Amino acid sequence: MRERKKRETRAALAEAALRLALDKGPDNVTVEEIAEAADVSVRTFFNYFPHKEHAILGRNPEHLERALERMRTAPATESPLTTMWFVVDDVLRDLEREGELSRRGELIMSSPSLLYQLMMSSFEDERLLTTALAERMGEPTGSVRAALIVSAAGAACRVAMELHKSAPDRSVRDLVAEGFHVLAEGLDPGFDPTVPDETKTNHTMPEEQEGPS
Amino acid sequence: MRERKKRETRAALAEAALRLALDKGPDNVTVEEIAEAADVSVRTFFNYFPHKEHAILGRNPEHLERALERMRTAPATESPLTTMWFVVDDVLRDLEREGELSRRGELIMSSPSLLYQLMMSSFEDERLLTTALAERMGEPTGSVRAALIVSAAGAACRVAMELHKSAPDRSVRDLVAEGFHVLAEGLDPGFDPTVPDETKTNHTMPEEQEGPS
DNA sequence: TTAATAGTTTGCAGTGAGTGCAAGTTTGTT
DNA sequence: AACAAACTTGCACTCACTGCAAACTATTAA
Repeated sequence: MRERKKRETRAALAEAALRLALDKGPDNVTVEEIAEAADVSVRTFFNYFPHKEHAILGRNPEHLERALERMRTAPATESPLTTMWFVVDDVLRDLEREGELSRRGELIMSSPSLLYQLMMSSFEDERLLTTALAERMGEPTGSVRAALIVSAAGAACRVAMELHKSAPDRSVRDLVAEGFHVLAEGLDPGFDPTVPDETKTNHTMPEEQEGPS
Repeated sequence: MRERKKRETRAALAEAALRLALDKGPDNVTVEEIAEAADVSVRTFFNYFPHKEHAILGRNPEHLERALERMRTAPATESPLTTMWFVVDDVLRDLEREGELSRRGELIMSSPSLLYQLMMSSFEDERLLTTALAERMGEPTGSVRAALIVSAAGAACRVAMELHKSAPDRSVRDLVAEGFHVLAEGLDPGFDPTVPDETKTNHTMPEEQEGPS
């Protein structure tokens, strides 16, 4: 069938992309090489992936679907972050099983363009997950908490991958789990953004430079 | 002097880039146009910025320096997230003052490539801030909490920018402030990743798909 | 003023990403 | 076998980005 062949081609391209990227460094691989290694034309490569990075990331579209499904069907008694945890855990288990986590993890964290791309595609996911979570929580779209749960979870994953690089003895899942616990219980009980000297005592606090700086 | 002229050229390029991006959409602007608008050659453009996105973002290098300084000199009594807040607030105030926040904010959030690029450069910053914060907290490099404080703060900023788009009545700073409070107090008091049916009752919880999926 | 010099700008040539189009090939259906 | 839909491919093209060497300009020394 066509379906199978397409899946094979896709897999072959992703596999070739990953292998070559690990070999020569992600920035020294050309699409031409990847296509050649998978025995298709360059043009065909772009029929499957919008760009090189996407092929190297080799994301499994199934994961997002499962995640959304899990989110929608979560038992009412389950707290939001807990649901989020199960969603993430599902993906992590899969990746561990496939041995992809260690194979791709470091590669991604060591390459800015890959990391960008991962984030990029994650953002799209985060948006969908946020919507699903807000709905599930019965909060309005635009809920800060729902959005924060999802994106902080993403942050925890990234932090875990980063830390795992320098401390390989702790598994990514372990680090993620710790991150979730910290997030759940509060990042900082002593948080108090009151400005001592100012006239107003309103809750005006400083931010990082995620905004354009 | 040469210094002044370089600063002027840089500013002219950034200004032209932003104006054109707002006009025609970030993806429909070519470097050629930007260079032309700033009266320099294309080649010169690339002497100033590594890519188009960087010019549109037009980040102010001063912000990172001030942030790191603030972090290093924070009073010992100030809790970590509070320090983080002041750091972020400093940048936000600056951007609001310059009117840049509204001008660039939406643009960035509406363009994947810009968002990627912003994250990209933010990651570098986050790394530096994390190191500084861990040191300040007296925690080892590799502290999950320190890393999470920084990257969750980044997440809060992004969420705020995103939500501000659909709810322009709430200022970005306000939304960020709310995010920080939520983070400080805990995302989810009911968090409990225990798997009911499993033999082990260890703290194994599911993750999002920030990892390569 | 003039001459040497160091920093900047620019043109040119080239690689590689990514896209649209039209022609060719494969696969599934009647 | 005939036909249509889906898929692949080559081609031509635009644009991002880089290295190199020539040209220019401000600074400094003589």
